[in-house]
Amino acid sequence: MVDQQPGVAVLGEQDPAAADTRILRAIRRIIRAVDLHSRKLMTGHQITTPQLVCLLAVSECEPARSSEVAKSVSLSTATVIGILDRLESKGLVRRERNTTDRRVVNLWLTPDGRRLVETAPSPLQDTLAGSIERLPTDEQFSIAAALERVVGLMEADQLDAAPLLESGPIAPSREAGTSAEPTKELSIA
Amino acid sequence: MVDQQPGVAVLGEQDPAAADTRILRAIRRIIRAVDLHSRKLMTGHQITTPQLVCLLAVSECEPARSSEVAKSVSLSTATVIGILDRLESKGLVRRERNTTDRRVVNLWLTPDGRRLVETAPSPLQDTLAGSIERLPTDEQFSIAAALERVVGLMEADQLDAAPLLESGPIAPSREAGTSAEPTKELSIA
DNA sequence: GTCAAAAGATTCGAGCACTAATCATTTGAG
DNA sequence: CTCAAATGATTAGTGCTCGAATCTTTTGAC
Repeated sequence: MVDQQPGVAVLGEQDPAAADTRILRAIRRIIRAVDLHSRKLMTGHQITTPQLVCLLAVSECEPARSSEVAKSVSLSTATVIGILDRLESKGLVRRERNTTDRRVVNLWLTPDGRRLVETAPSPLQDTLAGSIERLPTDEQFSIAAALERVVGLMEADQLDAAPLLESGPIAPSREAGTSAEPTKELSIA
Repeated sequence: MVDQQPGVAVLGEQDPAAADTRILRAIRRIIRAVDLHSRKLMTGHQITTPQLVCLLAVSECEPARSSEVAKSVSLSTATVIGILDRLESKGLVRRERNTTDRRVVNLWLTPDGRRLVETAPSPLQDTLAGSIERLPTDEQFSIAAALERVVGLMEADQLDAAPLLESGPIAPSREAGTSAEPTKELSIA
């Protein structure tokens, strides 16, 4: 049903080997695969990957704070709040205002939450983890190193490139509003 | 800042170097970095990465269909519809019912859309692409190969594991040793 | 003591992504 | 021809993700 041949179309680069294109494309497919995996987890176990990751984070520093959880799972606090809302409404975590500093909220596992953590369906990827474990060790490490290399590049990107990108040189011109409705909010330039 | 202990926090595995943990963690950070980059693109150029990718796909097979675009960018049609809505409201693409088969909708670039494609900020990652290009060629290829390896594992996962996952019992995968622990029932919710 | 700044949690608005359901149209079996 | 199935686009509903407000409480400078 879905695309079996995702390789051909999108990027017109005819460059035969184009490592960067391959890299970018692989990243997009990894993202998709992670998402699909999470949905499968959801239908099978009523919990998504992000929820499971946050649940585990709560269990590790048990009187946990939202901000701690966010930091430890590399997500924004806004995102984590939403996830915690859902975990709470499922009865897996409990929120409780800290009495000494009433700004902070303490997070606890409920008995159900604890039970789930104990029998948890493997940290993240389930069968992917198994597949990886079955690879030769040196390949495991080269994969890890390659991914971390990409992470490094991307996160450096975030820092260095920010000012450059801000005042982007990309503007597709668009003077003289020849087309129908020029004054959309797309006044690039 | 963030947890600089990639191994310790989220995943309980005590395996000394834990390549799989590193891999999984790196994947999550890559996903985040891609998202953050897209947001930066948005503030700088009024277009997000998914929108740009779809715009490029439209431009490649110009009387394009939604389903073609979806297939070529590896997203579901539902997702692409939403993206096309936004591209249309920005005046970058135009929709038009096909006259011979009125189920079909033809997609065209507007002049603005065409202009944006021509001056487009590199297919996906902008400065990331630059960073990658500056790496030694052999490293570029080893990164690409590693990512594709992961893609292969994950997409195989999707196919093989689906029936297994569907009906509940999960492979715990803890107990890294040999104990394949018979399926745990976790009846949450 | 007072009040501004900081810190922590949350809400708001927007975009992306999916599956499942729906609607319109075309095709094809009888 | 007729109507069910197939096809294509879309909507409905849920969840993840973010940055930018907002609200509450604490801290600290004066």
